Amino acid sequence: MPGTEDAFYLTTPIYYVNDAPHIGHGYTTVMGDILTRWHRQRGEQVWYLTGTDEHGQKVLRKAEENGVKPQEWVDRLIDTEWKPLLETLDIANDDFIRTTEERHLLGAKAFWERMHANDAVYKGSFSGWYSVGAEEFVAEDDVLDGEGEDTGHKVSALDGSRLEHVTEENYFFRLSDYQDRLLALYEERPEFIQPESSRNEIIAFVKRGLNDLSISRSTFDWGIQIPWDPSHVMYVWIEALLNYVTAIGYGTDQDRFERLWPADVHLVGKDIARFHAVIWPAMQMASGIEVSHRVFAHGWLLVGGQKMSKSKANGIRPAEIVDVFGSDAYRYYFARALTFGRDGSISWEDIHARYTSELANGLGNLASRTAAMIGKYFEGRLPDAGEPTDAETAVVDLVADATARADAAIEALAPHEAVSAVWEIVESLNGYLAEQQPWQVAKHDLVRTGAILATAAEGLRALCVLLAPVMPKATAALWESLGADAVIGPLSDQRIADVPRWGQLPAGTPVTKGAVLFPRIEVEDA
RNA sequence: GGGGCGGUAGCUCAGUCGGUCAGAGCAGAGGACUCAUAAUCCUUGGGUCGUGGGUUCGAGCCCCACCCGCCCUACCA
Repeated sequence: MPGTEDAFYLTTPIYYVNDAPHIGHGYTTVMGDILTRWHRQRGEQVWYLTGTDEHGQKVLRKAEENGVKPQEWVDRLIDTEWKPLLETLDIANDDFIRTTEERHLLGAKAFWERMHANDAVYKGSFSGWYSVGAEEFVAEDDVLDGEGEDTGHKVSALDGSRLEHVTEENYFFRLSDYQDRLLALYEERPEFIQPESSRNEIIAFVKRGLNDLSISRSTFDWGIQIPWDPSHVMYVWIEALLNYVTAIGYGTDQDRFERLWPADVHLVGKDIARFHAVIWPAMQMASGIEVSHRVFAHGWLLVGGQKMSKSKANGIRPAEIVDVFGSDAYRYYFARALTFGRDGSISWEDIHARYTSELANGLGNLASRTAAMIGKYFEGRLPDAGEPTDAETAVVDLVADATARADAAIEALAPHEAVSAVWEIVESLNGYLAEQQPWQVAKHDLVRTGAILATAAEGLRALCVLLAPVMPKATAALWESLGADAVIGPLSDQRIADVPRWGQLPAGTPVTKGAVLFPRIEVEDA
């Protein structure tokens, strides 16, 4: 396992500040958070990076429209849109990189110097159809023959504006040189780009041949200057990808960089898989650093249901969901209801249905009934577990097995499978209680009643640890109600590997009922 | 045009190497129970596995063709 000795380093894409945060951003960020929290719970060193991409012509233009300097504009968006998103979703990122930060500027320049020194960059000319109105180049596919008063000219299919054929001097990246090395990379390390569907597309794309990439712009200046030619700024994509190295010290803190690099996982949406699985590794090769381990492309969120179907997925703000169901339910839902790496349907109705049946009636009620009985029959003191019968052994075995399967699923970047495995514990504990009927046994055998409830409490202890990465708030509350902190320490110190070890909560531990974990939610129109 | 991924019970989806693979959850129906958030537990699904062929002793699972949906086919991010 090359490079993972030091720290598990996972990144999200850096989000383009101009966008409004939507559930797609939320999805990526939450999944990254779940994966990294799980790795921390394993006791590993972890580095979880997210951030924002703030340069480019579009940002500049938007700032001008709003009558402010671009820096002022992006600062405002960070404060009002992007930082709050992390709060809303309860994200425990270790760092947040902004491409307007000094460390990124310095690191990006250093990286370019390196590519230049290695002769991966050259000056050439780029020509294409330029829309003066939109101030940008229009792709060949969007160039149409003009009609009416535009007859004889080319026009943009995007906005109908007249186009001029423009040639400009740009710096180019020798992407074409890397075709063979990239194909070799995909071949030798099949896990480099996942899932399989993305890998297939990427390979097909590269096999068709790669062209050199125009990577600088000289028509505007909101960007990072090319170190040896300040009349050009870096093309935003080429600059943005560098955040993955500049954030951990490339060009500014070499020791730190070497500790964290290479990245273990770049989480991306499948729309930008190509940048991460083709251009980015080629750039890494060009600069001489080790290539990242994995790029994982997740799928699209297909929005169904009544309310949401009226707007597109990217019109839904995470806060709309969190305000009603809470951040834990949001995180749980996206992790559980979708197969990571594939497109999947979501709907308001489905969120509500799963919230009710799985969180409120499943986990929430399990915690509630267990604590209530310990309160009722044992005055809130955890009873003695006694000698296990077959029923208890079955529970213990399932916990061990589910833990192992969940851990393997996380390793395979299949968090949905991990949650599913853990949920078997919730279901089996509710079944265990129904079969053992501690409320009946209590009428004649309090020792046995205690053993049953102690087993349920241990099961909840296990669930707290396993679900902490997914639902940090609810598990913290449950941990509190189990009185676990005082006897076995903070939830964050519990290790996945120790989950199956039974009997950690000693008899006598005060167990309190606590607030309802997932109150039922009535939804009128929604 | 080329390529990718899908099309499995009302809904959302599992189905690893072809042989209990025709499944799970939810919804619906019936029953049990009462500790609990009127929660829980048990029972209950007969769907031509998109269509038509083919390979095989045997195919959602392999091959071919076709139909439908989404996506990729580079330089706005």
